[in-house]
Parts: sequence; C-alpha cells; structure tokens
Amino acid sequence: MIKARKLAKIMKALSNENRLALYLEIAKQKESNFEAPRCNVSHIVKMFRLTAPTISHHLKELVNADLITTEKQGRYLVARINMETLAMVTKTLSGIENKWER
Amino acid sequence: MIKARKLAKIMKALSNENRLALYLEIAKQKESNFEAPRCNVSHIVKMFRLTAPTISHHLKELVNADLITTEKQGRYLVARINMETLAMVTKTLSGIENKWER
DNA sequence: TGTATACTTAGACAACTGTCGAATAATAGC
DNA sequence: GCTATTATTCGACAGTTGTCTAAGTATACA
Repeated sequence: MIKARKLAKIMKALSNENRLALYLEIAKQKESNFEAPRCNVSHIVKMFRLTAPTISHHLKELVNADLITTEKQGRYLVARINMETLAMVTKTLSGIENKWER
Repeated sequence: MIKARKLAKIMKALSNENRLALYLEIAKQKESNFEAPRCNVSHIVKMFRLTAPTISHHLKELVNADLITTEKQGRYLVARINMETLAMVTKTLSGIENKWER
C-alpha cells in the first residue's frame, strides 16, 4: 500500500494545470508512437505557452514524484511515463471505490 | 472524459498531505460504519494535530473539488465521499494505463 | 573550432497556501 | 434564556509555487 505522504507528493505534481497537461501530453505521445514512446522538451515548449525554463522546472517535479523518467538522447531530452507509479495511484483510488461498490 | 482543468483541481485538493489524510479518513469512516457512513469535524480535529479552522478550511476545499459532500446534522457536520468524482478520476488514470497494458 | 540548437541553473517576484488565534454563529439541552 | 459544544469566518503571516529573464552548459555538426 502506498503511503499518504508519497501519494500527496504525486497529487501535488499533478495539481498544476500546465504540469498535468504536460503529463497527459507525454502519455499521449506514448500512445501515438508505439515504436518509440517519447516526448522531447522542445516539442512541448512549442505546444504550451510557457518558456523552456518553466517546462524544465515542471519536468523536474514530475520526475521527482516518480511520475515520469527522462533520458538524454543526444541534444534531446526524452520523457516517458512511469507506469509503476501510475499503477500504484490507480490501485489506491480503486481500492477506496471498490470497498463500496460491492 | 474529464477535463484537464477539473482534474487538476481535484489533484490540488488532494495535494496537501493533511487534506489527503482527511479525505482518506472520511473514506475509512465510510468503510467502518456501513449503516451510517459519516465523519464529523470534531472527531477529525482530535485525530489530526490541526485546529478546527484549518480542518474547516480543508473540508471546504474538498467540497469545492467535488471530492466530498457535507451535511449539517444538528450540531455536527457529516462528510461523505463523492463516489462520482472518485470514479471519474480512477477512470481517467486507468485509461492511460490500459492503453499500454494490452 | 565556431555556431546553432536544446536544455538547465540562478535569481527574482507576485500570487497562492496552510496554518493559526480571535471572534462569531448555530445548535442542543438544562 | 443561559451555557456548553460545534463549526465557520476573518485577518494575519511565513512559506511555497509558477513563472519569467538572463546567463550558463552540453551536444551535434559544418
């Protein structure tokens, strides 16, 4: 079972609208490109009305909450969803839900 | 499908450790008392090392994000989990997850 | 080796948040 | 109606956050 502190940290990382959109965008990239599920920062900068430093900051927070992993590939930074963390969160929330469904 | 703005608001409401614990506690009360799933503030005040105004403030934020509903019963305030919101969140997150499982 | 591209770090700052104490309101029971 | 209990509102304040600009680092390649 995931600890409340850890879960709060994850929630906080997703609590900012832009940062959440960033996360969802990374998830979407993963979806649209099965062979190489990736998303580089410069691509994202163009999509969002935010400067590169801000994106960089947000990505760091997502990494810090274990929501994504990043990897430097040449000049580019590639971001991926961390499925483990996502699974932990859904499992915890579904847990609450299921107690009352049946 | 839930909007990013709405989801971010929900996440923000759960991003504070104490407020998340509050939410989980309300969910637990629901669990431990099937007949009358409720949780009053004074009970919570005793559990958490927070003052009544702070609890009151946190509850309002949870209500504001549609995560719980509250109802005045005599002198007491009774809080309940809003299952609809919880379901929307889990559904959204599971959606991301499932795209990659299969 | 120089330059363009991609990202990060540092510093600043307004806005927001979590928390409190004090005061207020609402309710129940004597 | 008084008093005790329960919860809310208000105002304050330190700490945190989101964002920026300016400057720096790293990589690829001509």
